Amino acid sequence: MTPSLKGATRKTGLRSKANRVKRHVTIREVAKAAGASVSTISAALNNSDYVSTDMRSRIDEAIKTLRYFPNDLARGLRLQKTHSIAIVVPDLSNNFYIELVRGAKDYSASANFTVLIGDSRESWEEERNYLESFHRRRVDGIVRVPAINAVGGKAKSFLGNLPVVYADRYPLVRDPYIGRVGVDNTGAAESATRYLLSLGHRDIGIIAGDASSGTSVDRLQGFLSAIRSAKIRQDRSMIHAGHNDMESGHFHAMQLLTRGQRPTAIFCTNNMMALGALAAIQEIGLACPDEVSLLGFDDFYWATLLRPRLTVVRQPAREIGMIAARLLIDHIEGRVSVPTPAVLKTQLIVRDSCCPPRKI
Amino acid sequence: MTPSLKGATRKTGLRSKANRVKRHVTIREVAKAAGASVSTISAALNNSDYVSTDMRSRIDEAIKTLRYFPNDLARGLRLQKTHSIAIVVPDLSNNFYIELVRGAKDYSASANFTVLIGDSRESWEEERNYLESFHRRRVDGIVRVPAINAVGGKAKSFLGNLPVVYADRYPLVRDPYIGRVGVDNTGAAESATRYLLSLGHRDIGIIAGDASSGTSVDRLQGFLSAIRSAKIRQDRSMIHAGHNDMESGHFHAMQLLTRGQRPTAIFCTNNMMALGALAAIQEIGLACPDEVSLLGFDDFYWATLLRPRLTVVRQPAREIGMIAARLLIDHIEGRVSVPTPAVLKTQLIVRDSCCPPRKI
DNA sequence: ATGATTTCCCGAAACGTTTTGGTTTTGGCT
DNA sequence: AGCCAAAACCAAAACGTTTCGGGAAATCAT
Repeated sequence: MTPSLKGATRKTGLRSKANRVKRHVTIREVAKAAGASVSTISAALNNSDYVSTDMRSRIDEAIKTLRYFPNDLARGLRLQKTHSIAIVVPDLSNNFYIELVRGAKDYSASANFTVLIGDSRESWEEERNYLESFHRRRVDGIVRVPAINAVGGKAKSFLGNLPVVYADRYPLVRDPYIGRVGVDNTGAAESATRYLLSLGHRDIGIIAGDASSGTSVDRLQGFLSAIRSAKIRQDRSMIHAGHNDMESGHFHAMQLLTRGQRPTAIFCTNNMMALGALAAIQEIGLACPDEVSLLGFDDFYWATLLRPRLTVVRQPAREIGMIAARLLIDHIEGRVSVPTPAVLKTQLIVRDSCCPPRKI
Repeated sequence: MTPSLKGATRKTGLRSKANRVKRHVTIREVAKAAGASVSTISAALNNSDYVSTDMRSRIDEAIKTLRYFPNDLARGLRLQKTHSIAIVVPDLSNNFYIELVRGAKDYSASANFTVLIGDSRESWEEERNYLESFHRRRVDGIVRVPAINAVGGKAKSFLGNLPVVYADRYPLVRDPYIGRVGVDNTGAAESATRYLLSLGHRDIGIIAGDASSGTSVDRLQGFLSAIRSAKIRQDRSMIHAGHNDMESGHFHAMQLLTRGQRPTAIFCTNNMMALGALAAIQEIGLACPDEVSLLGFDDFYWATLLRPRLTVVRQPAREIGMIAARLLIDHIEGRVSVPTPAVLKTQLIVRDSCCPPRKI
């Protein structure tokens, strides 16, 4: 017997007897049914090359009756690209990110890209899993909104050299990226607190995000700069760092509101913390806005259902997602664009949760 | 020259000159670096088979320094399974589905499965795209919450014979499925409206979902059966069919509340429609619950932030997701389970949005 | 020593596509 | 009829894994 048994029938273990799990129909069976070769089917599918009209109709026929669906694994393997991107966001229960994801998905769909969604729940652990999983799936790129406690500079090792564009948040210690899109956080925060100042507030508390997030520190900077230019003594105890979730919003609002000299207004740098703060205010039994004004960051569809209706600075979540996807896909397809961060406009939506402070 | 040039060097067009896009590192390069064969690397990766400890450490070394990440496309292709499932839900901005998805994802993770998320936005078109896309990606199974206007019996042709389990909703004209999990919708709706009856309400409006959804008709049936057994004349005009979104909740509540004889209570069979109804109530300027009580279906984390705090029947969203994933994965792995629909318990969460009707 | 095991490793086929570089067929011109 | 370009088709080589069936080397039992 020859040592290597070249070309003999060799079971590969997959098609063993009972194991036959009703396999998917392949392009080869379509070829057989249509009386054509595999390459012709492929040509027909990617409607390129010549394929005569009657051959094409025979092929379509076969595809229909056999219920053939291309195998994207094989396709991606051969093509060395999957025509898909991933987006990982820190909190899907935050409507801001839903809108962002939808924007990304809508743009991608229009460009014939598929998008995979990751929800890290503000955990670097989970985010890491998603990044690695998407990498192994060989998505063509990633739009990333890092978790609040994501370790800067660490993502690269999970991503190889996948192109990533940052949306909304960006890391301070930066992983390399090919694009970045968000708003002018500093400016938005500054003008928002100027609005509070213009109402007459002098004791303003802020609940900002974690200092490891560039976005958070930008917003805090904007706040501080407005305070400074109003020549107000800057009280360190008015500055709290939360974790962008309801709990920490609640916790820090409690801290702020149960001290001797409580602020007449609170500025929360994201919507979740604003909700937590609102809960705290309601719990304590303070009247909002009469006894304490509340200003949030990020709008959401049910903000007007709250009493008081929340005043917020609105970011164009959907657009951020769309532009992030566009940047990424442009890069993937070789259309190089200018690598300057895209910065979109914010808008202060004045509703009922802020009013002049009560005279004492 | 021989006609077919057997075995000659033939460029495949992917590794042409400038086209070399920094390819991913493969198992073969790891093999070279570790001085081993490809099959040994594979054995080490799937830590099966024999591989000596020093060989293993050489391999680990190589993997680390080369930053090797397995290619799941190739893996899935060879293995004929991807160890991943998909979940497609109708509305990610509805927190109920976020919880459901998270439940599914958490269970799957514990079983070493990956989950892909689809958000059909209540559109059969979109859902169809997702189903097909997931099918082409060769996920091992799907948990499906059909869009409200999904055409029953049509999904099969997009899914081949992928196992699907239905969660929350299920189709009336049924596509085949291997499992189903939800709550006792009829019973839950019945006891919820009995609660309204017990408060003294006699004129109760209901905003139910579309009649093409089994879940919706079940809830409506529960409502009707409670009404009947209270010997109340059943007023057809009190029964509205919405689309499970805020707009239709708003619209139908408007209809109900601006007629001559308006209901003293409204029961909405999902949370989005309840929100829409609340918006309508606020818009009209009616006092809730004093002038009109509001009862919702599905709890959500900010229901207590509303004024009045919403009374709802709560479904265990997370558990539904977990069990759906479990059913599916059990099936995939060949652990056959009883095919009886899993039905979980609901709970009436009494808060402030329902009170006895005002005496006239 | 000699077999018989066990341990460790390897070659090659297969998974389902796309693409390259052909070959064959068709039809239009002389 | 003969020729030639264009049109239509095809075989086979990848893409990166896993697994099967061996083998060589080491260890053990006789």
